Amino acid sequence: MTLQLSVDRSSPVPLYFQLSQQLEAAIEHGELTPGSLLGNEIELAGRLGLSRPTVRQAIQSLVDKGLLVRRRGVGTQVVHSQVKRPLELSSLYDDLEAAGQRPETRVLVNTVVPASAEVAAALAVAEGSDVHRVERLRLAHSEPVAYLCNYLPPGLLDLESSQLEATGLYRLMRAAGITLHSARQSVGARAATVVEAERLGEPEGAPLLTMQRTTFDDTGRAVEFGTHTYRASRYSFEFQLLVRP
Amino acid sequence: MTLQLSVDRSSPVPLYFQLSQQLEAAIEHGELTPGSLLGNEIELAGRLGLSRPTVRQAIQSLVDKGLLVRRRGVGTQVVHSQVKRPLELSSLYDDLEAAGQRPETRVLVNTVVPASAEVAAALAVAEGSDVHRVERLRLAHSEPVAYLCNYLPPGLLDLESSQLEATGLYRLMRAAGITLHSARQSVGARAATVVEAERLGEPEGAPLLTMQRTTFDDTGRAVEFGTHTYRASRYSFEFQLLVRP
DNA sequence: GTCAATGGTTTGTCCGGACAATCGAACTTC
DNA sequence: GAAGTTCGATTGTCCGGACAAACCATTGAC
Repeated sequence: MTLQLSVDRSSPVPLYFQLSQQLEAAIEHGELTPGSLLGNEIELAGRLGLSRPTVRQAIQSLVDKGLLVRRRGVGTQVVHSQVKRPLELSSLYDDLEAAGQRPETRVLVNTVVPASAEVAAALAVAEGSDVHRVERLRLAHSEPVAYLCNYLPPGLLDLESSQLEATGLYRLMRAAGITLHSARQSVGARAATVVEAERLGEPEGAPLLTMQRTTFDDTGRAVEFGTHTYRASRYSFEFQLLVRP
Repeated sequence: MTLQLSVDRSSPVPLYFQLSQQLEAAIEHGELTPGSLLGNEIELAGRLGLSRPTVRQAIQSLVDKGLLVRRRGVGTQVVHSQVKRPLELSSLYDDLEAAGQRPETRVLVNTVVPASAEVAAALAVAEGSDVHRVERLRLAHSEPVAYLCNYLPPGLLDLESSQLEATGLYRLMRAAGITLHSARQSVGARAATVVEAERLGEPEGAPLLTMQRTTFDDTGRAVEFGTHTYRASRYSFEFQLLVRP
């Protein structure tokens, strides 16, 4: 059976975007089965009353997402399943929420401190200048999962503890009009110190998963620097990544 | 000063690709400074004797790489440094080599075994059917860094230990005509068992960084499943990731 | 002085067409 | 029967143009 596709020209949503969303939904719902051909672009464009560049733009966005593969002389195929979502810059809060865990946050510290050398270098501010410092404990099912220590440059955001307990830091930043662009991350492991162990309810010396991250907005400004430690017994990073052709 | 750009129409290399490479090199060499405008697309197209779509395609590829940011009514800006390379599907071997370490590999096991339930599920083959099993120890500066255990479906690749000691697994796969497409990864941490500790030269109970990965080619076929353990004292994952707009 | 309207600049979207490069299969030849 | 050849199908690249949408600075009104 041929797929039911249509676009609404009176909508402000770009035509290529309407099409790519419909195709993505069709793949998600199994109406386009893995390995099946998509039909050639010219015919598809004609059927929808669109031009080929518009159809190509829609298809290209799904190729970039890893859902489709194009082959010259063959056609465009749906990738054989397994592909879910590529790695995104997501907050732990969103991850836990998406996984059906009910995340909780306890704000331990929310204050302004002078920047240490490390923090100053990461945020590109003068050493000793004021920066926000937020320490949080993240729980799932009322059990500690991670200890999060974050630094933010001043003047970016009003951080209220009540908001921090209700949602994740990234959501607050986005809501404040900051457009996140990229992040540098370092993931490692180490043995828990006495203090860390106690905070997370682990024995001393237990393996911890650690992450350091600096996040930049689209002007290249560092907007956040964080040092996180996760209970290795309760958390691991799961992600999917694509090969850039 | 205006940037020196030119394209060679007699070259088989696509024009947009020639342009994007020159722009990327200019950014890399600091000829295009962070924050600077790129000049509007129409003028740039005219200067190079190209059409605007071609120039846009070149710019778009750099936007996708996170090197440029476009703003309607403003122009296209070079992102304020800090951006190096986004996360790629790279092998540990390449990572170490790029970091100037001289990686070494010792092949501990290279054989065919019946697939366990876990391996069979990951590779989508029948439990108990034959799969390749490769165990390697990866060293840098003659010190163990990681223990790598990989499984491959049969018939894909002839794995010779001598080749495995000379280069990384991914390079061998690419050289065999396999086009890697995506991978699912899980990164965690745990305490070393006695066997693991001895293999890596760590004390028992030392924190290890662990990674499990299944890699798929562009037909969606699983082509590799691996379980890796890294010495946390000597290795951590460093990467950069972009926010998809 | 502050706020709103205006206009120019730049990217975003979309069109229709043209030719080249590549793939796979059918066909031919030895 | 096997190997090389041709041919149709499909995506890749590129062009030139048109209008819309968003941003910024200037101007104007109160």
